[in-house]
Parts: sequence; structure tokens; C-alpha cells
Amino acid sequence: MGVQRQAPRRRMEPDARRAEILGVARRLFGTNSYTAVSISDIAAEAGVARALVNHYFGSKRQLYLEVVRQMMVVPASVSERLPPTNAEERVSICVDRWLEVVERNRDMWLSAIGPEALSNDPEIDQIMLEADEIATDRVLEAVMMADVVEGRQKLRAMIRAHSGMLKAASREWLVRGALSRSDLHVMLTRTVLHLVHTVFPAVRDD
Amino acid sequence: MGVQRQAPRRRMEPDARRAEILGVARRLFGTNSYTAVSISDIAAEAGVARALVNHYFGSKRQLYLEVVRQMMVVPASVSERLPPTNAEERVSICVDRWLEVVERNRDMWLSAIGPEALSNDPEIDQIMLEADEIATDRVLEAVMMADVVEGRQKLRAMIRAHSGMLKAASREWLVRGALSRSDLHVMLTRTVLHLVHTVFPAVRDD
DNA sequence: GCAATTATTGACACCTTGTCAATAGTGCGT
DNA sequence: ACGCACTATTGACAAGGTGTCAATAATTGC
Repeated sequence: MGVQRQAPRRRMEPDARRAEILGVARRLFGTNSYTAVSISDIAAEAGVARALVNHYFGSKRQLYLEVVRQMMVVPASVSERLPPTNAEERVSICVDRWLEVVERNRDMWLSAIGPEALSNDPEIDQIMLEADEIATDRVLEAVMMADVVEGRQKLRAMIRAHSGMLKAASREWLVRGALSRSDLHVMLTRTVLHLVHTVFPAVRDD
Repeated sequence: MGVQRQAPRRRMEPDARRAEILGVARRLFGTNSYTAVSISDIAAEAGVARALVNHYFGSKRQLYLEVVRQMMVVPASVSERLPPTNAEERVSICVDRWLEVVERNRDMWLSAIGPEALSNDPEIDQIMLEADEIATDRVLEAVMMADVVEGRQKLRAMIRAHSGMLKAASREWLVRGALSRSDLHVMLTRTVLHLVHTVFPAVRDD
């Protein structure tokens, strides 16, 4: 094998270069663990000097945070244009769209819920918290309880807890295959409704 | 500050030394992230040469795996000696004991469910899988459905998914304080029963 | 063309990891 | 008590990763 003739140095708009590097990072972090990916790897695949990665993102951790942030975004489309019928139907539609998104982005989704809390890392926690808040808003909107005021904090906490089940259930479906997509649909829809309609009232006033 | 006069080299039984190092590692990994803890740190706190840590555990990763393994053990006491009454009461007792354990070992529990980080690590996954299987057995025993054969895999998968909610809910309780212990008790008990008695039958035959 | 701007790089200092031959506690046989 | 074998323990090394900074070279405006 001949020596790789290095292409002439090409100068790009900072935004474009940044996006390019971020894309490579997303792919690598998506398929390998944090420690297994080195900045050198990312720089090499992006056809760029290692120092440039540090230049744009500061440290390896900061770059990783950017990637996680991107992966955790819950598409707004999931809870858009829901028919004004009852909560059951709206949640059902919502869950279905959600499963659609997950199925389409299988790999990215799996690697996104894996890092769920790079232990004791306050910045990762922060990102997860923000993502959870957004997801919670979507669910509350779907079950038409967005304007509950009494016990609002408890209700939100319960929905966040439910998203823990959602993640675990998705793993059961995508990785183990122990549950089918329609199983998940039934399970997630029913448990959400059970939570907000039955468990929440029982807990609201303590 | 004077130079630390280094204590004379002390020779110990391999098992004892191994346990000592493992203890230090458990404490450090419990309070800091994987990358933030170096083998040097562990060796220093254990009053030992860095190479000795490698000697006993091979690599840093293997040591980390040991720590995670220890942290994930679900105490058998949680599902021992349950009264032969109905499922509701048995689950209630089980959940209560569980919350007791979690409350007592707050820090360890939190760091135990955090480190399911290090994404895409098959060995970590393996450990989590095994721990989940054991926990699932306990729950099935409590709800008196240990001998279900039809749809057994789906039932187990649903319980594993529920344990995802359990972890998230525990965080809501211990970290955010958005839910009280009795809230958790009500929520976890009811959702488990709802899962096995209502959702499972609806999903069993597909 | 030429100079100014700045995206990009190479090299440096420091830290971490895993390995191996060398060192030195410890207990056993006499 | 003494020496000796056993092996727990160590120091040092090589490889590789990280963050920083002055130097380099594309590009742009005049």
C-alpha cells in the first residue's frame, strides 16, 4: 500500500467544518463507547488535524456533550396536530408516531439511551433533565392535562418515571425482541393512561 | 508539609489485598465518573503501587466491571418470607422493603444505576442483563406468577421494562424530591399489578 | 499583486495505561 | 535462629491519549 498522499489543506467556513466534525463524532460515538473513541479517530475520519477538533469543541467531553444533546432531541412531530378527541386516542397516536421514529433511527436511539447518565456527570444530567422536560410537556399535551396545577410537580415526576419504562421497553423490543411493536404500543399507551387517570389521583393529595 | 515517609512495604494475602483495592475502587467509582478516576488514584488511596491494581484486576475496565457487578446485586431479603395472601399485599410488602434498602444505601444505589453509561459496552450490558433477570424472578415470585408458561417471555420483558420505571422513579424521589417515599410505594405497587393483571393478558396472545 | 485575516497545523508537555523484570516480605524446613 | 524458596509487590518503560500555542498557509479585500 502506498503512502496516503495527503490532500492539500482545505479551508472551510467555521460552521461547515464544525458541522462536519460533529457528524463524524456522532457516528463514532454512536457505535463505540466514549473511551474507545479518541479525538485522533474523529480527526482522521474528518480528514483534519487533531488540534482542529479541540479548537472547535474545546475538550473531548464537550464534544461528547454536543453529540448527546443532539441525540436526545425528541422530534416535535410526535405530538403535533393531534385530533381533539379523547385522551386515549391521542395517546395512542402519539405512541405510534414515537415508535415510528424510534424504529427508523434504531441505532441512534439505542446509543442515545445507553449513555443515560455518564455516572456522576452533572452536565450530562443537565442535558437529560432538559430533554425529559420537553418530552414530559409533549405527553401532558397528548393526555390533555397540560394545565393541571394541583400536584403538577408530582404529575410531571410520574411521567418522567414513565419515560424510564419507555426506554427500557424500547430496548426489549429493539435489542431482545421479547416484545413486538404492537406489544409496546399497547403497553405504553395503557400504562400512561393508568398513571395519569388512576395513580395520579391517588397520590395527588399527600 | 513534610514529605510523606512511605510506610514499609506490607505483604498481604491476595484475597485481602484484592478486597481492599476493590473497596477503594467502589468508593471512588461511586462518587466520580469512570474517566475521572485513574488507576493511580485508586492505588494511592489503597496505599499500593499502581501496578498492583493491574496485577489483581488486569485492566481498568475489568476492575470497573467488578465494581458494577457488586453494586447491582439485588438483596434477596426483598422477596423473602412473603405471607401467602393475595398478590396486592405481597407486592406492597416487597416494594416497601425495596424502598427501605434503597433509602439506606442512597449513594450506592444512585451510582449503581448511573454507570449504566459507558455505552455500547457488551460486558456492562451482560451484567445488567443478569441483574435484571434476578430482579425479575423476585417480582414474579411476589405476584405469584412465577409459573406462568404461556407468554412467559413477554411477561418477563414487561417486568424488566417496569424496572426501568422503578429506577427513574427512585431518582425522582432521591435526587429531585418530587415524589415522596409513599408516593413511590403507591405508584410502583399499582403499576406492577396493572401490568401483570391487565396489560399482560391483553398482550399475551399475538 | 499584495497584505491582512484567520482556518488549520505541527510540536510540546503532561498524563494514563498495561507490561515485565527486579525487589523484598513472609513462612517453612532444618 | 538461620537460610531459602515462594510470591506479593514494586519501579521503570513504551505506547498512546489530551490540551495548548505559536507558526503556517488558504482565502479575502483592496
